Amino acid sequence: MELVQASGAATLPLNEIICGDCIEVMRALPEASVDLIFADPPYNLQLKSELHRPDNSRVDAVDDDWDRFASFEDYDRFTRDWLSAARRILKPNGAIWVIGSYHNIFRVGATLQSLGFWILNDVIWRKSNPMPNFRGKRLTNAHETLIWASREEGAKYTFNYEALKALNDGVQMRSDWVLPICTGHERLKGEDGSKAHPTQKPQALLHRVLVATTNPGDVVLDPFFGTGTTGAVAKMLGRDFIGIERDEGYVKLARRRIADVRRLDRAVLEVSSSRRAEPRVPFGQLVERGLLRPGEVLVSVSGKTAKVRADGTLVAQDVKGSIHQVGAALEGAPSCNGWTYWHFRRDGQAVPIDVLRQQIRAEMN
Amino acid sequence: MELVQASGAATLPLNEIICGDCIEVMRALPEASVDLIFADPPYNLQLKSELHRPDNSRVDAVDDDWDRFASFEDYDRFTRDWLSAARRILKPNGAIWVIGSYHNIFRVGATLQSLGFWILNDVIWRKSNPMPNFRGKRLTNAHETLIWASREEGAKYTFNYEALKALNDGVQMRSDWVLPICTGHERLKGEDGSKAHPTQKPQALLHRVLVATTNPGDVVLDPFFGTGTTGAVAKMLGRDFIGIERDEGYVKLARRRIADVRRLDRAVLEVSSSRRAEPRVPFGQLVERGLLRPGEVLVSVSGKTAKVRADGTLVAQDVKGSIHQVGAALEGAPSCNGWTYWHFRRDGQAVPIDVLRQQIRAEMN
DNA sequence: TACCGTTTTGAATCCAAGG
DNA sequence: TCCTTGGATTCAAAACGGT
Repeated sequence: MELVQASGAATLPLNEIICGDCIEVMRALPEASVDLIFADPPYNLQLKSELHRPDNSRVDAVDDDWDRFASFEDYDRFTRDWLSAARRILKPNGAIWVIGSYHNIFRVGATLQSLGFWILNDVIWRKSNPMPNFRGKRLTNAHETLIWASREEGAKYTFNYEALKALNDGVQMRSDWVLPICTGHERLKGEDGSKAHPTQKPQALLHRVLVATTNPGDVVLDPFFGTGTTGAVAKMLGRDFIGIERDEGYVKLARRRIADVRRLDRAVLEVSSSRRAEPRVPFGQLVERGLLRPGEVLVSVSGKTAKVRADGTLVAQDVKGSIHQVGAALEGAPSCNGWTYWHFRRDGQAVPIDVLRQQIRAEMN
Repeated sequence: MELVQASGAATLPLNEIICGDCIEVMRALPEASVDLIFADPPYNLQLKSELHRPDNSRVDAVDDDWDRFASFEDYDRFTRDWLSAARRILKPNGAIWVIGSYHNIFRVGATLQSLGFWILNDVIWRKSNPMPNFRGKRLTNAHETLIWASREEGAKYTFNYEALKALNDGVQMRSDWVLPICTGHERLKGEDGSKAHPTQKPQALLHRVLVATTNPGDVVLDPFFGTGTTGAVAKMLGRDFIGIERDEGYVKLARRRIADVRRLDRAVLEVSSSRRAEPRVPFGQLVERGLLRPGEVLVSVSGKTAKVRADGTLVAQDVKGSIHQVGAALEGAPSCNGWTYWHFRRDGQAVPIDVLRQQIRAEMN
């Protein structure tokens, strides 16, 4: 790692993963240099014993060393240290996201406030497919909490209101986000087929965070990088990233993963900035959930084409906007139902995008 | 208020509203006397206008961080004080609920943990009809957070799992609850038609809290009683309540409100309970009563067999012991429910031995 | 291939009574 | 208080395997 230029001023290791303790590494970075920090710190779960499912299979719990703290005081000290270091390297108008569960999020939130961060929202990630409570002793722990905070009160933080509104089908985005947990092909596996990292976050979550609170070209730092979800999504969305991770194995995995990610075109990354008519269904969720990729080409029965953008709008030759607007423009029609008008290609077939909407609706009940 | 009996022991002012400061009032109540506390504390952190240190000396607004920290300290002290007083009057197996928003809930949660309370769940009240964000500068704040905690780790808290499962269409209740905010007839109005209390909670929220974590006859205390939603729902559900409220106007309003509430019949208040609550029937009774004969062969679904012995133990090839022990050993499992594992033969059919237990329980009524 | 039933799994502070 | 033992307890989604 080379952080010091000839001039003596420290410089930024953009789009790199630094292996080391995040507090030390952040202290070596230049102050006021980062636009956004996304942090997924250890939760301090304090698990006491093994847990079995009703079918007697064992639950693979988070029992890693990095999640063990001797006491709340220890955890508070750790939290104060890394948050202080994070605050120093944030630009004045920068912001931070921290995700956690009830085990740690209250301590994180209180420390954020005490250090002078200004909480903008707490956001609930409602899991559509959480792990149930096997013993029937509590409520299903079906959510995690994210805190979004600016560096200080009164700062001019970035918030792409219209883009999030577009992602949410034309109505303003709420503080509760329904997203599935990270499974399937997206979940990185070790050589033995087991999960590579115990707490990998879904890309859809980072997608929404980065579209909401950064612009293309911004620098996003993740001090608990893990297998690099933040970096992968940042690269895809045309943001620069800095990853810090203590475990060398995770670093290697993340480097390979991010190398395979393709940066999206600039035109695709542009997000809505003007008020538009309100579509009826959140097409943007198809993009967030990866059912459609930003940059993917949709076709109509009449042969017109358009590209999907990161915020769930479309761009064709001369038009951009919602699926309905672009369809109407291309047909010279007063209106158009984009859900039946647009198709995507799968296995040589043109399939209406409405199929994907139905799929999401089925998942959400 | 009369809290002291002739004997000198303090007694409980059941189904009364006490007008006064909740910390003082709780300190005057007998310790370990309350089953549940529901609290909706104020979160007026007064960050912008608060220009006074804890000792009331004025702060020149030079060091913003220090000023902010000072006022958080004030709020933390207040939180510690009322939570400590609350903890003292809780029964050992009692529990507490606190509701709040991102302004205060992190400080409340951290203090709860530091005082020794043991968090069981954080619950998200997802508002189906939240107030929109008018300025478009943040996400719609569409939820509030509740924390459910037992008095200490390892305590035997009350949780009516089956009742909540029934409330949720037969699948276990999750940590996110979708409920509308309090409006319409339920919302208390002043004489001029304006809302009587700024933060009146919906009865549905209290209904779910009380059904989940209390039983009929339990004592529920609310230290920030307001217009008495907790008392109204408690009375309706056949729980006793104690309300503490500083504002005399709210106290009067709450008294009138609760007087109009009708207590539900006992039969209606019964909720579904789990099998765990049913009387224990030793397997040996099946043999004693002749429902199974010594020497009879039991079979499992997986095809294992074992013989019943006269003392109510089983013997298989290499193992002998209880129905559970032998089942676990044969399956190589850490545990096994012998009641559902083992079957006996009747008319060519394999019938679970649990059927015989249910038969005995029915006779016992 | 397509379909259908089975198996696996996910940041979890996950038992209670009796001796 | 510790130790033993009885016996109660799961939802959604994706992967997997067989026809």
